[in-house]
Amino acid sequence: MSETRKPFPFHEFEPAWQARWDAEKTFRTPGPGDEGFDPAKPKYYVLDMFPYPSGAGLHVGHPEGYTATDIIGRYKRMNGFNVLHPMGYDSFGLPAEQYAIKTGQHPAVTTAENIETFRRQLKALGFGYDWDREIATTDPGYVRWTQWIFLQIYQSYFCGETNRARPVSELEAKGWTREEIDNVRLAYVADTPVWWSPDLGTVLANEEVEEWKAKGHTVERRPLRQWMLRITKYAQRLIDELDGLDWPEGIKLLQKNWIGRSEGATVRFQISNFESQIEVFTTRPDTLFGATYMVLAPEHPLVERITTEDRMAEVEAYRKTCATKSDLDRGDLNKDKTGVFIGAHAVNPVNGAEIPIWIADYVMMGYGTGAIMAVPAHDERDFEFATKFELPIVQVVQPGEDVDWRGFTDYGTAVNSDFLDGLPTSEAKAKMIGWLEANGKGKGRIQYKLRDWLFSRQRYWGEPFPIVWKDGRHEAIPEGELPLLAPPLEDYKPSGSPEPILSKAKDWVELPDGSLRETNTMPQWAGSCWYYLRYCDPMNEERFVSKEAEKYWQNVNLYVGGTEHAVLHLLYARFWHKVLFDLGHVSTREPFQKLVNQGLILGEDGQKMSKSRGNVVNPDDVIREYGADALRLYEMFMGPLEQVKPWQMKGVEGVSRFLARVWRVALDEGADGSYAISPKLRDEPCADAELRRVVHETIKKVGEDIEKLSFNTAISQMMICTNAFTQAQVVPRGEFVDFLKLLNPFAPHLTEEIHARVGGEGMLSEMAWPDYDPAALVRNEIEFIIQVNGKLRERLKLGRDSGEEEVKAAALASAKVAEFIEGKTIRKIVFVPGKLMNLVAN
RNA sequence: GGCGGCUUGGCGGAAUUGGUAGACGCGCUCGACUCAAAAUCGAGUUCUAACGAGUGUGGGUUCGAGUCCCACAGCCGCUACCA
Repeated sequence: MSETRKPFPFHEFEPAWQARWDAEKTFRTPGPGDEGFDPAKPKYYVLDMFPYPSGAGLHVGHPEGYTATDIIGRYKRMNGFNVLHPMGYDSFGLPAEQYAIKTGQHPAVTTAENIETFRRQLKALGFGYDWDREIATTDPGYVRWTQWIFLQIYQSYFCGETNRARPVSELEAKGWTREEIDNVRLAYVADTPVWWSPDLGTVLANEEVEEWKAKGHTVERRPLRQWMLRITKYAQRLIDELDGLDWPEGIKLLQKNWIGRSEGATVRFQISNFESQIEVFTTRPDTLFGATYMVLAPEHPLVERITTEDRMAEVEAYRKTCATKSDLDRGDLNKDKTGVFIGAHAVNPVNGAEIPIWIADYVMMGYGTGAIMAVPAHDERDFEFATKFELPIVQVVQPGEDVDWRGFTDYGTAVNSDFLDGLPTSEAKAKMIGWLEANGKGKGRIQYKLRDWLFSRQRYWGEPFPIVWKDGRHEAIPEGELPLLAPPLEDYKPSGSPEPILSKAKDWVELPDGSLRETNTMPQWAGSCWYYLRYCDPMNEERFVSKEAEKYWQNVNLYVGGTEHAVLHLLYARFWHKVLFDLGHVSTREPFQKLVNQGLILGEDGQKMSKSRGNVVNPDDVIREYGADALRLYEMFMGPLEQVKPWQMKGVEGVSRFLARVWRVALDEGADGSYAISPKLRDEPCADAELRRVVHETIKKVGEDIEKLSFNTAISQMMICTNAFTQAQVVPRGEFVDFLKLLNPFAPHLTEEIHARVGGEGMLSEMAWPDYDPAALVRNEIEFIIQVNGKLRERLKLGRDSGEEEVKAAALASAKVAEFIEGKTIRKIVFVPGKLMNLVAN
């Protein structure tokens, strides 16, 4: 293959500029206490979701968000902001370890290699990061503070009265026992049914299960002793405090749905012939009179105790089937409802009716109380179940006219419900809750879907817990011992048993005083929960971030990343941030003020990029062929940042041609391949009013569009401007250099190179953003649109200040207009000054 | 099933408060340059021979609707028996 000739020598100047930015630390950002810090400057913190350094290197999705933030960062810098725009690596985690096992190398080695690759690729794109702030979550200096934050969480509890986290030392002072305190810590140990993956050798958080199953790993339910974080205490605040954030509504909604708040009541049903009661949660206490049976989750602890002798065999058999079923089978919607009667009965507290108790796998142990009252008349699932097993269906809600009450689940009017009869549903609910509370049969309750966060993993490549076990109790290690690093291990492969990998390192686990180290490790989310804080002060050895740096930089003004983190990373990070806020370690309630999700880039075939489809575009190839500026510009020109859009190699060629046109405005190629300054480029004021108008319109639009993150339209305006320069006889230097400044955030290498070649001094990226002259935008003649009955019939060039009478006279004088109003009477005239006139005639 | 997003030429996409639909780019056509081609520069390009029609479909509001309202359809994403 012959080397294609480059239309401009990007392959020479791009690496040269990158080297210069590196050497001169052009994008170094001084913070409080640093040399060169100017506290008078406004700050702007623009953040990318840092990459997980996979073995595959960057894909084209990374530069999409990264270019967008780079443009914003450079633009804000030119507008006088002190811009924090850092980059780092989310380098712990399961995928890194899987990759290491696959390649037979230690994860520390592969991670270092992968980071090296990512760094090289990021630098080849010319991003204006402050590389002095680069961090990796695996750095011991970073691990130390991740563990320190964990200890803050561990040493705290959630105070219901003040609705915030407080140190447990306050409880100690109040005389709480060790045991009582352990029961309220925000980080606690619990034996709980968890998602265990034998082939990954670890448990997974609820949120992660789907992802790994999709990758072909098996996941099963299993009770294990695990570390949990009490995120549920923050459920309400995690919902409420979304309000002040400038996030896409869709993402807020996703978080709210994930947290899943529902209002209702708990109701206690007495079990006939037993002391025990069954507590259920319902969002429809108004339908209590319609409860004709009860259902317990198959795993419900009461089942063993209350099942009657004659039903025992069948119940046991059913429970066994449920236990072996993966939740995939269980979640299969097309499946029939199944369940068995356990022989026991309960008493409906509101009418004394004896109703049968069943178990069925459509009731989940993990939500509410793991038991329901079934109201088949007004719940789809109960209706289906009752129909199948021929259980009674009693109407208690009356829908509007012509609607069948069977299976009617909306709000209506209470019927067959004694003291609720005639009340609309919302009032009936309130009245029933009042009745339950007055009679001690239940109370109003708010229930969340959100579970506590399963925080421990059994794998090697993660932060060890800074915890030791003494006499069967957990205890924090002294802060001075941080970071606590994992011991070097030859064999870190999963064994298939739930025993954590670190337990193999006996010397590390067993301490001289007989205590044992915790052998679980933290999940990958731990590092990404606070990296945006560490960037503010990455070298600090005294604190996770200095008070001054935190105060100056927080919170993040703009955070750009993919939607895949809508409920995981973004929820966890908010939770940690709130704990740190409550404890006085950070000054803002929320970490990310504005969030933008970049849209997925699809392959050329309109399908998701994947190796198996063979439609993956490698950014390295694009840079080699067209240059980094062309890649950056293309990704911004494809369409709106937030939209899903397909890749088109022809489109890259298009923007590459545009960049070549910009180059040729200023530089002529000689016969020998060298470049000389174009004679069209003159050091004189702009005499061409039209050219000047286009330039100033471009200054205005590009600035406004960057603020709106509408990069594709900014680029199209710069194309218009370039076409005007190309066609002009004389290109005034002042206007051209202003144009280069506008293009600089998008195509930093090319613009700096042109500027230097035409003798410009200094770097464009360190200059001020140009202002536009409003006077230059004014046109003297405007094309007025003349409509007849709303349809365009004529265009008339008239003075820009033409009034209604003037335009009307001109319109009536037009032959085209006359044709359409002939024989008609003008009933009305709509006039939009400077724009159009509509003649309404019939 | 639920929730969210999307639907504009051959393609990616533009269109302030409702006011010229199709900016800009790709592709294509023609011309200039060239022995020729590429590259480049210039002209054209929604459909239709034309009258006209036209922003997924059907209705509505309005002097005027891609934009607002109602109903429906299709595609994509997330979620899934949450009581």
